[in-house]
Amino acid sequence: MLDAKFVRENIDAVKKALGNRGSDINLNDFLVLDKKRRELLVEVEQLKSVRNRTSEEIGKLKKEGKDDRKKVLSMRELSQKIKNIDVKVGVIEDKLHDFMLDVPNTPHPSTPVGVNENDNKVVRTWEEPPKFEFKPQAHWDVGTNLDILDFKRGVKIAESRFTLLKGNGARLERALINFMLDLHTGEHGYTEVFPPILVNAQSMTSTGQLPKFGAELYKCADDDLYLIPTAEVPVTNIFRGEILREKDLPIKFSAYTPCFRREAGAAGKETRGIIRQHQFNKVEMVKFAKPEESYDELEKLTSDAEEVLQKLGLHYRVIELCTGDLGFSAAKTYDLEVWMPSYEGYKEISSCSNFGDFQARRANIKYRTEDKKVRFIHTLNGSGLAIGRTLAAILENYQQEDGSVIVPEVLRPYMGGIERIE
RNA sequence: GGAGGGGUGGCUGAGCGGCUGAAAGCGGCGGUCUUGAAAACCGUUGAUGGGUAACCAUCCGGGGGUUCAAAUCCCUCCCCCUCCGCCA
Repeated sequence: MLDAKFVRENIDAVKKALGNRGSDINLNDFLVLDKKRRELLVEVEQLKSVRNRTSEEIGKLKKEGKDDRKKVLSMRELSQKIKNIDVKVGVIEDKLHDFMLDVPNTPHPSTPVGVNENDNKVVRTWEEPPKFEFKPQAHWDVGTNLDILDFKRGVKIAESRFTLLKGNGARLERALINFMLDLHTGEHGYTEVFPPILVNAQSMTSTGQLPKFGAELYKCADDDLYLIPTAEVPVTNIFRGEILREKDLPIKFSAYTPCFRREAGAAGKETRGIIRQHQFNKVEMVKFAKPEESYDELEKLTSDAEEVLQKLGLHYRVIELCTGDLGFSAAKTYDLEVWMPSYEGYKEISSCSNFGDFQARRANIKYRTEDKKVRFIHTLNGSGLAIGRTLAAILENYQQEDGSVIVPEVLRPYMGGIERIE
């Protein structure tokens, strides 16, 4: 959520920033409501001031055993008037709040201006794609032939975009989760958390999934609970409504959770393989940082995610998203894209973002500075990494001509020492 | 799910119609003392909104009601605790 006061006072800059990300939101509606709200507030607060003073007088008179019938009667009228205006203010404030919940974040000035993903910028590339003496297969063929991915039965059990992992496939999934968590907690200083996977509407609103993107979420029929689309939701909400201490910052959490997405807008897209599933595992990193440090923290967060790919020996590149491709809540985002031999291209495997104070305003997360000022905190998060896509990348990049797959060295301790899946 | 008890500032906890945004203690901050620290003592210490400002308004789990006036009374929802039931 943007700061209403800031929007009011910097209307042209905000309009331009939102225009850069292709938003068609009309801020003039906001300005009109905002003005009306302040006018009514001034009026009603004056009336309340009168009411407070007069009530005090009535109280004093009562104590002296006197009573002023006339005063009480006129106060009854005044109170009714106050109530009426308060209702009007309430309606306007609800409208303003609903409106602001639908306004996306303004991009950070360093985010390159652009229309869509074609305008994204390649920041750096790590190593080279592997060379094959044969035609590499797609991961779904590699996995099916090894009998570690079972697409048919996944669909039978649930529906399309669900996959059954078997044997060393299931174990590789688990190995990746443990490897990533151990790396982030052991070497990058994150605290491991395991949050609820079902969350309430308030939590979804705080991080920006609701109200705008409800169609992407699985909702429980009989309870006001949603399956999380990412650990970002429960982990960011850990501190909802709290004031943190400056000396504790930055606070860094890493969490493994399953993630659930309806993929409502992705009909027919990437239906083969395990790239786009309704249920997938992910290890997530979440940070709470001081505003003046949050962009440095984003660089570190991104390199924490990169290190996972480096240790796994997977070729990748880092993309800086342009304004037009930025997510709803993000001010700046780096995507990590891993090399996928079967289609000789890159596939997004991690997204690392700084949300500035956008989520903190929605979630009311603040911190107290050393000089006792209370300010909104900055929130960040990034995948470290998406497990399913990492597994797909390993099957493709480490496949051998005989159909077997070499297990990357760092994973072997997690795989009972085996060097190859065959 | 049933019965009872309770939700007050960073924490513990008093208040149960007006003088209470809220006692007291702890914690935090500043100071005195000390070579320094601790202890002791003194002072100070909530948030949000509106206003150029003086200042004003709002907030005692959420929402609604009664009243000239609500942290205090009533209704309702949520949450926590204890006991019973059920259960991985």
